[in-house]
Amino acid sequence: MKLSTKGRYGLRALIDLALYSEEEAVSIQSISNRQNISVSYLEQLVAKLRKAGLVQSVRGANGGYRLAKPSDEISVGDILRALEGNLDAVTCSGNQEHSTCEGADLCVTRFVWQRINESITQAVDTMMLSQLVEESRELRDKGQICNQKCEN
Amino acid sequence: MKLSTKGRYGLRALIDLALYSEEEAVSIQSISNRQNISVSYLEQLVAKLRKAGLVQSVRGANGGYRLAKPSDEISVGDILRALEGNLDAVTCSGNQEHSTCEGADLCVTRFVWQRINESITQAVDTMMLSQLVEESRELRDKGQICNQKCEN
DNA sequence: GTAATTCCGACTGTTTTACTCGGATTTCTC
DNA sequence: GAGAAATCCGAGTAAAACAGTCGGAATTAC
Repeated sequence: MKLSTKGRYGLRALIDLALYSEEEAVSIQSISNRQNISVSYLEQLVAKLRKAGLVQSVRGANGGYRLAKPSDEISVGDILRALEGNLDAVTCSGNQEHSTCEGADLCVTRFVWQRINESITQAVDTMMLSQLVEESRELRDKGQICNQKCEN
Repeated sequence: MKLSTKGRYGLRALIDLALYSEEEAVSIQSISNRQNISVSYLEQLVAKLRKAGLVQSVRGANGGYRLAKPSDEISVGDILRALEGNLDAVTCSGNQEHSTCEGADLCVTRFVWQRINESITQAVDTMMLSQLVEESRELRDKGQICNQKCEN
């Protein structure tokens, strides 16, 4: 029931990327320096974000990444799902037609998993990257940007 | 970000227990028969529920378990936390005083984890075992009790 | 005394996590 | 064209978590 480092680091990385990619593409190396995450691990994370269509890459020297669409069109849910896969706490196979869970709609616990899943979905899909970026910018301007010891 | 079988099986087991323990204590063997979960694994799960004060044991022959308190005083959150531990998707150490996350309240992502955690907490703590038992009873009386193929 | 039961800790195979590493490819700059 | 700075990609690996099983001790009804 825990979010892995993929989701935690990946969200930090993408906020960083959004924050610094206005003028030029942001390299993985520079994210690594600021966020204290290894270059090789970041490569993996950013690859997932790219495959999900959240960032675009610019290859070659002076290359890097930038957002593939405006930050107010990217939800935290989009980001976490790209990194972690399905966020459902329990993936009840009952949504498909002929699933293994034949009495799906009769399953009492199913009601429970659905409510949990819905509440998570609702939470992550209503938070937008733009909000986080804005908040980050405010803190940065006040000189209060989160230091490196924070690992979440 | 998934609930393990501990939480999934354990909730099913406790609903079953609540449903059948009105007259006499329910043995692990009988839960196993109805719910199709191995006796040895159930022992582990029920031990957790007992240590959390949700069920009481009756030792010896004809022994078994019953609820330690009324089913409307036991929330799904109580049950899942007993089985899975803390349900927070990210356990930000920042709640303690001198945590390793010094800039805790400045951490932008922290805001995200908090919202996710709160939404999960809200969902699980407002669902009561009594509701689930009632719903189960209705289905059972209609002869529609979930068959064994449902594994959630 | 015996059978039914809870209680308990140790053990084990499998899967997932959290990474690292080596090298191929692309592109800018000189 | 050479070299450096990047992305891109797949494979590998140690450690942890998961999903159980197993053997046996303790308790109690009959």
